[in-house]
Amino acid sequence: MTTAHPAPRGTRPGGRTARTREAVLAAVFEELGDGGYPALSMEKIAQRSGVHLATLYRRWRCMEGLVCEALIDRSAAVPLPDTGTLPGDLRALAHAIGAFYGEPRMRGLIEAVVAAAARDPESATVLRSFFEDRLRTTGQMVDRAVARGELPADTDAAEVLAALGAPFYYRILIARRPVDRALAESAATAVWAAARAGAYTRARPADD
Amino acid sequence: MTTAHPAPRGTRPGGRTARTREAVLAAVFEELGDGGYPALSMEKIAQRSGVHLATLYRRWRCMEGLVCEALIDRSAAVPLPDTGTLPGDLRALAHAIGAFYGEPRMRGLIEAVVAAAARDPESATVLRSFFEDRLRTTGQMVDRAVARGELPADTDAAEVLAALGAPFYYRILIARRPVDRALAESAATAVWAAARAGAYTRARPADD
DNA sequence: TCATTAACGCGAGCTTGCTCGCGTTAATGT
DNA sequence: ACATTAACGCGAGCAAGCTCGCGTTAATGA
Repeated sequence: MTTAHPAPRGTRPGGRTARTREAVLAAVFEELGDGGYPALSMEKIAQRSGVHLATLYRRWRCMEGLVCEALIDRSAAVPLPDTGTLPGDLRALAHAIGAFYGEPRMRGLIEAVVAAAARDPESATVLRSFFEDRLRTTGQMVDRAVARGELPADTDAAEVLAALGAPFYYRILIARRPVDRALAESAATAVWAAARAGAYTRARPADD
Repeated sequence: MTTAHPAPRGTRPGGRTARTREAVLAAVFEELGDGGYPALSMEKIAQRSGVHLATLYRRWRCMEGLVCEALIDRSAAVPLPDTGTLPGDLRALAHAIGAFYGEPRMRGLIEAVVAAAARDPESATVLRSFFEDRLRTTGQMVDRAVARGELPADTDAAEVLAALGAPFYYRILIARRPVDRALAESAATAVWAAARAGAYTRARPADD
């Protein structure tokens, strides 16, 4: 979804451009390793990557744009499970997410990205559509479960997966404590129970 | 928990100090009204409050410290429900949180605070202990429910309330869509179902 | 292979964010 | 009431963040 653009007229995505892109995104990630987001700066990214400061600002406009692209780049790693049952799929995905954010650098990156979205509206819309897209993609496993009769027919797939992810972001951004395997386990069982109880159906009973 | 300090020796919390504090915190909140967090700056806060820029930096060190105090100040408004049953309490609290963050200025404030924690370690520890404290306080309603036999005996009260809050922060910070009453309803029913299923017990069955 | 022109390197310089020292105001103890 | 000294107002000035113009390098199409 991120790559494979039709290469707009009058642009040069190959060769040098791609190399500097890789160098810069890698530098962002490494830089998050020592010092985390508080220590991150365009200056340091420029130094580590060997790409000039002015180039960073020209291509990414600001640090916000840069960290957003870095997150989208890395997120391609998390796969979509298909174990045959929804609780199995939820559990597998939860542990994949847990492993993903267990990495300190990824934790730093998601912090950076949320801070970026808060400060820069353009980054906010980029991330909004990115997460929407991911919910749509991973939502397939819920749709399969509904087809198998594991869940109510009017279950909102996106809501289920938002509920699966929510505890991780709460842990990282609000509670600010480590992401461990127990969290993944808890998230998976909680969502499974809640979904079966109809907490994520589109038409819920009472309104007040 | 925030007020009622024993007034440390050689300090003057009364009169002028208190007035400027009120003026500044109010200015932060109002400033978040037009423009939100992206438009927030120490300069503007100084102008609106009539307090000099240097004073802001002296008392709060940086904008991070300022928004943290603003959040803590405002959060005193959310009460602890006691309806007699846990699902009732969860529902009441969920809707209170929903109303709280439905306000655009509060939404801007929580964004500001998370961004502050990401960038400034000192603010991060302040917020960490603040949210810990809130989980302990609101956890009482879960403890009561356990005493009534509504939930498993080894249920972790803090985990239950973290799970109740998580969807709101996900909605605000990640999905970036409006906080509505449906979200509160969904969160309450989901947590109730999950807690009954034992998703938040301290000793969970399988580990892998 | 060669012309065209994105994309980049470089450094001067502007802007914004923040600090510091000094004089003034007003809260607090006696 | 009066002396003491937090807390604040003020403006100069430093530093970090960011921009801009120009010359250079290398990707792309013919």
